[in-house]
Amino acid sequence: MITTRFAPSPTGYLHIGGLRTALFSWLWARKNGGKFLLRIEDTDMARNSEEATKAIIEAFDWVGMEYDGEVFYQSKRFDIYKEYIDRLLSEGKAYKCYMSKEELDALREEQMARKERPRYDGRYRDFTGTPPAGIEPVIRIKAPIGGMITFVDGIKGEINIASSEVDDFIIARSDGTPTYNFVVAIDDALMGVTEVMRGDDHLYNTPKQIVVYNALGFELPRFSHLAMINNEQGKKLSKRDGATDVMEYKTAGFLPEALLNFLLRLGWSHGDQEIFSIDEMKSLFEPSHISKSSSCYDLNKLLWLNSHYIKETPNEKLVEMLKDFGVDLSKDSRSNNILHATKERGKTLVELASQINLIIQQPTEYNEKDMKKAIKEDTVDILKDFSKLLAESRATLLTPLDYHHALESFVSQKEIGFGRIGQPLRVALLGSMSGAGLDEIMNILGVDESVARIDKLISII
RNA sequence: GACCCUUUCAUCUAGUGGCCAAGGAUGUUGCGUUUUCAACGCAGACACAGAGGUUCAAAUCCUCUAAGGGUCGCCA
Repeated sequence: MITTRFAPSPTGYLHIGGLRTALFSWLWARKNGGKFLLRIEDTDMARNSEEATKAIIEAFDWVGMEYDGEVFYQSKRFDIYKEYIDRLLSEGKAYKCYMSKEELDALREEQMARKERPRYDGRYRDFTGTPPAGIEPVIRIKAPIGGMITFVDGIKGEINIASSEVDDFIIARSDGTPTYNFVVAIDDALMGVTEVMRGDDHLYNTPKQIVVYNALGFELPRFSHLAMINNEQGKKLSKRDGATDVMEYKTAGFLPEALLNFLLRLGWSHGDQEIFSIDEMKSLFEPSHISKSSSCYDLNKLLWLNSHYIKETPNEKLVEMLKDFGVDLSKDSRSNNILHATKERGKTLVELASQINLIIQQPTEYNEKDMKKAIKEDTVDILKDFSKLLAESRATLLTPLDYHHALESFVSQKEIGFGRIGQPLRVALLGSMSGAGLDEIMNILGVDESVARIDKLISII
């Protein structure tokens, strides 16, 4: 049985990189019919926030990644950790360290000066004397002194780190609360996690956690470290790069499928395939095709995917989603026609909404350049004649094709080029010279509204 | 500074010694289609970081160099 987990710390919103890690873990569990757990790493009481936890769960809901069972909170599991700390203490595998923070800092500086990798020197490892007064000790675990700590990373292959690089790290703070590297190992082992997938930035935590696994006699899971996602300049993604919060994508009008598909292809591949439905992801995902190198965030590709998924989405669903973007077509009998005319011209729901608004709302302003280009001396006359024609043939104008014919016969009767009517008409209907097909637009608007818009333009020429 | 990781078009990537004078996708350029814009279709430009090996044969294996990234907390 495969069990994976996503274990964020609740210090802020869910980051796009975190979502990718979660996605990979989720897919791997689903592909194998295993379990995907969500565990909140909130051992540092000073830093947690409940809102952050909520935000993370909200983001999971939005993208549709469901976790198995209840959410685990490490802050509710302190009793368990305490037991293991006591056990290690009594077995002599951990010890109390009375070094003060000042002493620690001094040691680090010294080591840096000597160009060494700073680490605890083990001075209380075998201490038997009387402890200094007035100091609440921390508890440190005994890491191996010589040799190598080796593990096979699921993505990078064999990793060797000298034991001398791993110091006797703290497993419990002086206030008694346990620390990250200790509780992660315990929880992953206790929860039966078989595949630990996490960011590259955790690579150096792995040997530490292996120390814990070994001290407690737990079986090791497979560790897989995902390379980071960089910004478009190739630097680490930061808040300055704009949308790093998953929920910002919702507000920006992205579809969850598009975001997941984008993230999936960022660092993972299945031959030449670019488009993956959620079901395909679940059946095709395979960690051996995760790439070792870090990748850059590419907004263009996300936009392309998003427009693809907008086109794929059934109208009824789009109508629902558009409500969040200020457009309610649910009671509009023209909704299918409107979406047909606009669906292909929005890369995001925000853009789609504004395209729709262009049609359903009378123009309040007209693009100046287009006005100049479209309006000639005889434009008013042409528009007047055309609006007359519309009014007269009202009874026969029932489909876009009817409007199309009306336009055609108007042009041939008047012996003018199509642009003479087409361009100003477009400005009249939409306020600018780009947008959906004229016949489609007029069909949606109907004769009265079309005429009204033409009259409105005439009045300001 | 020490330790670890990475390196194919601008970007995401295919590629596991001969199928590669390197394939797909995004973006970009041109053309077509269209009443405009978009969408769509077709075509073009663009890459194996560098240097040495190993081999009949290297993008693929080895060594070094360079460039990026990560980690060095009583944070996670």
